[in-house]
Amino acid sequence: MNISARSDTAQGKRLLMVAALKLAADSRSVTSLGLRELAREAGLNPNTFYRHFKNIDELGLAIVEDVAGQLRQPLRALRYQAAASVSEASEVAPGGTLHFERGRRVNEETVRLFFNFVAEHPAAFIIGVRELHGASPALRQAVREVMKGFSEDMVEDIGKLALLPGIDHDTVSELATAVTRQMFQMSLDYIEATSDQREVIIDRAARQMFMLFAGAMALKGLQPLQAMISQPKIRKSSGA
Amino acid sequence: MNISARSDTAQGKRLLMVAALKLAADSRSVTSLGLRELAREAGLNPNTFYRHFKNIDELGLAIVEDVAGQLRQPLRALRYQAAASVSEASEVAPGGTLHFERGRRVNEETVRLFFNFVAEHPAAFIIGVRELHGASPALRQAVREVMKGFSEDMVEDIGKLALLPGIDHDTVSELATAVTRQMFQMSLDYIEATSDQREVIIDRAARQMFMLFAGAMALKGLQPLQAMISQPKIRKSSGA
DNA sequence: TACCAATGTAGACGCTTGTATACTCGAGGG
DNA sequence: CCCTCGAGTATACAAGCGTCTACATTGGTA
Repeated sequence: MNISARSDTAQGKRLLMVAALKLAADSRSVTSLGLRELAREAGLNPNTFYRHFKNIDELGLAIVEDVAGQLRQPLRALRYQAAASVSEASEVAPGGTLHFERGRRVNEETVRLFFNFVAEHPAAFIIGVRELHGASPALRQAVREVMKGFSEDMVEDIGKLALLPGIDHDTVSELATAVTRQMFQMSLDYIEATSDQREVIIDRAARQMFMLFAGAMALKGLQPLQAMISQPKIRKSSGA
Repeated sequence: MNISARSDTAQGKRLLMVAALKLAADSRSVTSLGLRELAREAGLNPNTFYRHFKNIDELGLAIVEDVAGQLRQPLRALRYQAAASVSEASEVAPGGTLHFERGRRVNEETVRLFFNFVAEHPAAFIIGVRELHGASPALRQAVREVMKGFSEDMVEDIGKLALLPGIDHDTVSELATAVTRQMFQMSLDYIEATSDQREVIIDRAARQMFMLFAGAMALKGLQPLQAMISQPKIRKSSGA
């Protein structure tokens, strides 16, 4: 993960942010980084820090904002990519496409793409999750805002892709918050897992998220649930 | 939260653990505490630290073990208390008790009792969640083990209280892991929330957990789900 | 009684840290 | 051409840190 190299950002500032990202990811938390430690890593004079930041917290905030800006759209794109790939597949596949099965597959595919994405940007997720529960209130708040943003994106995407038909907005919002939290948390497991374990994690995560969605449907009007139950092959009017 | 005052534990050791618990809870993470800082808070000579611990990580491990030992049984007791209170209530309440409704109420009551418990031991949960994602691998591992233990307790209790009938052991285990994680995470929200917000959090948490359980039932054999659907007043053989 | 191990204290060391003050350099505008 | 200003550097200092070695006190035990 790099820091976006905008031309209006002094290189010293950028170097410090990159150094912080690196050090924070593979050892300590951002808040506990030393100013001189940072400067050393960045190959700069300690005092250069003061040219750009008042303290470490401010550095942390800058990083969180920058990284969040870089992740936001790609994360949304994952969902549309997942939905598209499922649609294509089901055009070829035999039988009619049910909401149930489509939802399940979009969900699973999104989870898979998400973890792929995580593996490409580990530092961002490590720092995010760590600072979400970290020592600095300012950073905690910032990360919380970012995750809230991600969650709202998710609500919008769920609506546009009609993944939870018939579920009211508040419930979807609640689900999105829970899913975002859980997925971020699991992203750390994924990062430090071997590739064998990774498959298990993907599987678990997908099943878990789908349970949430299924539960929401089941507890809602219960009509959507009846629709869910009616599967392509087995079709009973009233079960045992 | 205090450290258990066992007679075989030197008082200096205990004082240091108490000091660490306090400092870690309301400011930084355990790992980033200074040895002298600790000694100052405990009113001891800095060198006393070396008499009992090799380094800060070792102190952290001792705290995690001690606190986990203190929390384990009480956390289990919450569930039995919740189940008991629901049973009593439903003996008085009119109409037959359905699995569905009983599960919902036991769940809600457990969540409520859990958060009460959290409010009584905030330091333990703050440190637990923080170190779960903290900088020290040793502490992360230790906290993970503790939570795994809590999760296994939960699986056993769910079995004994018959809260998820018909769900296979692996699925229950998976659910318990997810629920444990999510509840610990939310415990931090609860701790720093005002009492108005706390009600909302309890509500959300209970609904969220119940969605997971309901989802598990729905996705399982689907027969238990049918049983769930049949509610006391409305009863349809085949829905819309 | 004498010893020993456990516990706690005292003082000193070499290093690192954050921060303040003062200097250098290059680009852009009047 | 000079002046200014943003960006980076050099040097210095007091304070805090972890750790080392040596000493004091205690309770049990041979």
